[in-house]
Amino acid sequence: MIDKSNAPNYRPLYDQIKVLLTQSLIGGEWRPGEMIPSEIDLAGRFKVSQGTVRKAIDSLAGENILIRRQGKGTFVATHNEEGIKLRFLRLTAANGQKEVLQNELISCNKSKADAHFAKILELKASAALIEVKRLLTFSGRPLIYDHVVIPAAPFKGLNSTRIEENQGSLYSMYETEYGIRMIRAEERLTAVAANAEVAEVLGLKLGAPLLSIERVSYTYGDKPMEWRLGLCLTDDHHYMSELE
Amino acid sequence: MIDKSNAPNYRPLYDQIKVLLTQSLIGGEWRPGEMIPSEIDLAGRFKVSQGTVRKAIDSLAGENILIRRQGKGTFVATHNEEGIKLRFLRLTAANGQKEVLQNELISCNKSKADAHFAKILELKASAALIEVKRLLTFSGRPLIYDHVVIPAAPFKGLNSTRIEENQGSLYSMYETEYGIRMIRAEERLTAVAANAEVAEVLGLKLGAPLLSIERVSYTYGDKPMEWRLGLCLTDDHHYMSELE
DNA sequence: GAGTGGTCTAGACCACCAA
DNA sequence: TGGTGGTCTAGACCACTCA
Repeated sequence: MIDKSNAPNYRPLYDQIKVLLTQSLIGGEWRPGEMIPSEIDLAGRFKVSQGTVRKAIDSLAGENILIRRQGKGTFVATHNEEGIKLRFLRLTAANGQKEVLQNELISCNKSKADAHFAKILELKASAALIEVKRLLTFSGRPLIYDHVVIPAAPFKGLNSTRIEENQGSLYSMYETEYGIRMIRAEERLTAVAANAEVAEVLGLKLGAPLLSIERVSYTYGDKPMEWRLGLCLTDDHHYMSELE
Repeated sequence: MIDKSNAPNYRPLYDQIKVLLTQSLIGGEWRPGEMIPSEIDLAGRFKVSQGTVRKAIDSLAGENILIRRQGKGTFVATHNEEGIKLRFLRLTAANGQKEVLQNELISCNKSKADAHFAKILELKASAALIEVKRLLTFSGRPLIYDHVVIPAAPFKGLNSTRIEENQGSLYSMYETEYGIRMIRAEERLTAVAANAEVAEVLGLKLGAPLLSIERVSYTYGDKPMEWRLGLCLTDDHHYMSELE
């Protein structure tokens, strides 16, 4: 069960515990928002000391996969809770003002993966996809034209009605309705000129500079589950990036 | 010296140790690249257990301020070492290819802080500044027009000759020549249209979309020490951002 | 082999929260 | 008041590096 030997493929105990915890998360033993067993309970289950469990949990908490609350317990993180909503949205107003965000659904269609999307989402060619297009409005001004692509299989029954029931918060919906939680994303940013379609939707001149944000989101086990392209007007907004 | 009481302003011991370590770094007791005393030595010095020192160092290592090397010791991080050079540069080629980066110095002038820069760099109005402009070339192609502004006082004697002696690596020069290490930076990204000056330098049409990267870099104690604006051509490069 | 960081344990005690 | 996470300690042993 647990390997304490010093074999060549040596891994620290807390790392093995981390894997076991992750497997329980993948298996759905603890769903987003739920509390996991206490450190002492887990130590008993895995036959290690509390300190070792602690280190495994520390690591998962550092990756925002678990959240510790002193006096209460340790919980599976979620995109639902107050203050952590829109955790992946790095766009903020130039004046730092708080904003009201609105979603306007443009379309929600089925399609088939071409070679490009098959590779990005690690699917078979011609696998079924769902494509969502929408317009994000900040304090009444249309600012982002969003194009989302996800594999159809894990998101059975997802349609425009369902999106609107969830008020357009896709990550919350993924968790609540499908138990799929995105834990990490990679974004590639470039500057592009607005084409006719986008210029129309955002009310811009053809060729106006837009910030293009291409995002791939990953769920447990680093499995890519969503591709997204946002074209953003950055006249009075900017993308914040912290370097350490 | 060390406060173990449970006063209302309670701070964990390891946090206090962290502050003491940071002060030694600010004071120059250990310079960039040097090894700091072993955990056991530090535990003796601060009269705490090794585990507590360990936790303080873990935290500083997590912020890339210190670097641990098993079997060797713990070192003050630097922008100089192989593999960590250009740690703040998030721009990569679309095809993932490794690139040769070159600097071409355009100008290096003295100026005075207006209200805007005085605020950003936390200086008195009309404080002396140094402004550097340069062109960064990737594998022979001009890609970034860079404008750097730093306070003149801490960087006495910095001029174009000195920059060229350091092969244009500003962060290395800050450390080597002035003992100033940047530990953190904030970047604000927007898409802009090329103006006449930049279009000329980068060989673009007027109005071509460029990625604008505005960066403020901070040294120990979160003191802002450098402002920088990079205008980047993103035809075959992109800015990588990891979200967790 | 000596010295460094890295892991693991067991136990004591503190801070926080809810009932 | 009891349960949770958070801190701190002391000590044993492991893994890595270098002379």
